[in-house]
Amino acid sequence: MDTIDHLRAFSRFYTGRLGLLGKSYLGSGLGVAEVRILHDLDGPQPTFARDLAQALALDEGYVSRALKGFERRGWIVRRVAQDGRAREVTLTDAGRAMVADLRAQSRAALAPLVAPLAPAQQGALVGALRAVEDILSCKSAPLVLRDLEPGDGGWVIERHAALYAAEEGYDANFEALVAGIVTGFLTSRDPARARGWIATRGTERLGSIFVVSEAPEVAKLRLFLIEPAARGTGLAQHMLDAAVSFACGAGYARMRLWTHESHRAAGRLYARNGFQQMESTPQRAFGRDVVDQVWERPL
Amino acid sequence: MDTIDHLRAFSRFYTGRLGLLGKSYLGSGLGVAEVRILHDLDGPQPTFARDLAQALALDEGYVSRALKGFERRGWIVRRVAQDGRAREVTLTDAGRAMVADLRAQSRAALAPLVAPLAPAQQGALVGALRAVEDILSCKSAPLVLRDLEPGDGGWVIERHAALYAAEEGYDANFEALVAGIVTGFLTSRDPARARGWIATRGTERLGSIFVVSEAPEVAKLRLFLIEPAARGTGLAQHMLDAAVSFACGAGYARMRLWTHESHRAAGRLYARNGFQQMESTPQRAFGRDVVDQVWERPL
DNA sequence: GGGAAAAACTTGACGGAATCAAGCAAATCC
DNA sequence: GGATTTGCTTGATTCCGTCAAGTTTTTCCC
Repeated sequence: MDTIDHLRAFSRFYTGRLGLLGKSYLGSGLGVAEVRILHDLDGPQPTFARDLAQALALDEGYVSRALKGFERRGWIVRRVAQDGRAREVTLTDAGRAMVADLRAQSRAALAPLVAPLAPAQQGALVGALRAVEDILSCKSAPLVLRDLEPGDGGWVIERHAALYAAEEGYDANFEALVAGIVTGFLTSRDPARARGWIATRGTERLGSIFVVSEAPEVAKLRLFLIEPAARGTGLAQHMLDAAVSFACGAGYARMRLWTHESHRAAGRLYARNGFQQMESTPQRAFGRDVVDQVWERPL
Repeated sequence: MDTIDHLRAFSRFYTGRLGLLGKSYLGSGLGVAEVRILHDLDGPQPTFARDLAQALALDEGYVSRALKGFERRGWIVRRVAQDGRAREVTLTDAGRAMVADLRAQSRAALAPLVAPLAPAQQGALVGALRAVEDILSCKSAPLVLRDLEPGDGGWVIERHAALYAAEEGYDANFEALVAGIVTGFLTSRDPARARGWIATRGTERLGSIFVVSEAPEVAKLRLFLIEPAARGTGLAQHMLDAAVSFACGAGYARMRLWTHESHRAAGRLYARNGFQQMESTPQRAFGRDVVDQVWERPL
């Protein structure tokens, strides 16, 4: 079941669950389309019929008729605009009252659906709804590389442990190792010589990269991780650039890093960036046979 | 803007964005309702007209007419069931082909919406859609208290740091402290004397609690955290029970814990569970003035 | 500047989606 | 064994939504 199927399934669920709410307007003698028009009219500045038809994807003739009905009932006034062809449509007080009434009806219809939900679930619901909207409207936040904030260290540990367990079959000892590294970084670091970054998009964390001091002249790249979902997007290069640039500025002469053979894509990235493989040691660690690699480049 | 308003806004967005897809069926000469019926018919066992009308909230007369049309076009066969009033409706091969065709059309209509999304965003979309469905159908997974898995340690650090920063204004040093505690636990623990639990609902982590050894006879309760969303639900008592029960079984004589004054709800919980406050020390820590408390109870 | 084209809206005509009410046959209830 | 209920069908009706044509004003373009 791919993304499209999920969308289709969701649409079915949603229309089945909320579709019948459209009928709640029957009490007011209005159709769904008319209610949508009224709702769209409820703004500060006047509107034109054309805008309504376009925004709601309705037939112009239908909108015209609906507006005539609204005018007859005293909900709107229409007066010729500068453009003699068009007419400005404005809600009257009675019209606004009507919209408020419809809103109340709609809220009342939705209430029994939301009422049984605990506050936590309501919050989760709002978050999920907004996520769907944001994604479908391609309103993805910009990619940002930022300094560490409270919680980031824990996140770095969590994702290393979870991803290496899933992808490489590492056992629980790996989390202890990473936790030790992060603890050391958080506890005692010289801001001029060591630094960590988190790549984020909106509220979502996509990856991490750290530079620490291994020796006076040697910077060490650590905890370089990218979420599977964000791989293959050039993010890795961007993060590596930031790390290398910082290390240069901090006065290091060389940068060294540890990785292992199974990270092919990472190896290519390092090679592309002037790193050379120095050592390669088969080893038994975290319940798996791995081949450690040490890479190094001048700065 | 409360939950209901968000739902209303989402509905408007969703119908505006995906509503027009309903018209894609025009190519087949079928209406939205008819397509829904056909889709519902596409199952292994035969259906009754009544079930369709009920499941899709359609008028029985309308369903009857639609089925007659399907029969005329050779998409379904109807034959009397045991109950002589009802008729079993079954899709013919031609009918199944039609459904498959409609599915393909619907997928094609959705494709341009999904195509521009990166895999990561598609994954996020599916997750968000499922979350909305699960919440609205009140299909909350059962609450589970489980042992630590890879990544849990990092999560405990992350949530402690993030929540204490948000709620108490603690600075970054607190994360280092928690990270040290977790690292210690992960690195060297005696499974018979120390244990950690994560409370989960589905894939979501709701809280953590740990028991470690402070002295041969003294168990120490640590890293007791509950997500704000899950507070006030009795989860805390459940977790504390598990911890106390484990400590009893592990042969400890007393249980001790450290907390601070501002956690009023926690204090009440401890008092209810036989803990007595032993010490209370005003202190400056993590950039804030706090009042440390030590509580203890016999086991 | 004047005719052609386009834009903003209105109106007429129409198909058909959806609903209400009544009707029919079989099953179930007392 | 009659009354009621159930599952379905049919007829009548409403009105949503669409297509096409018409009116008036504006804009375009030579």
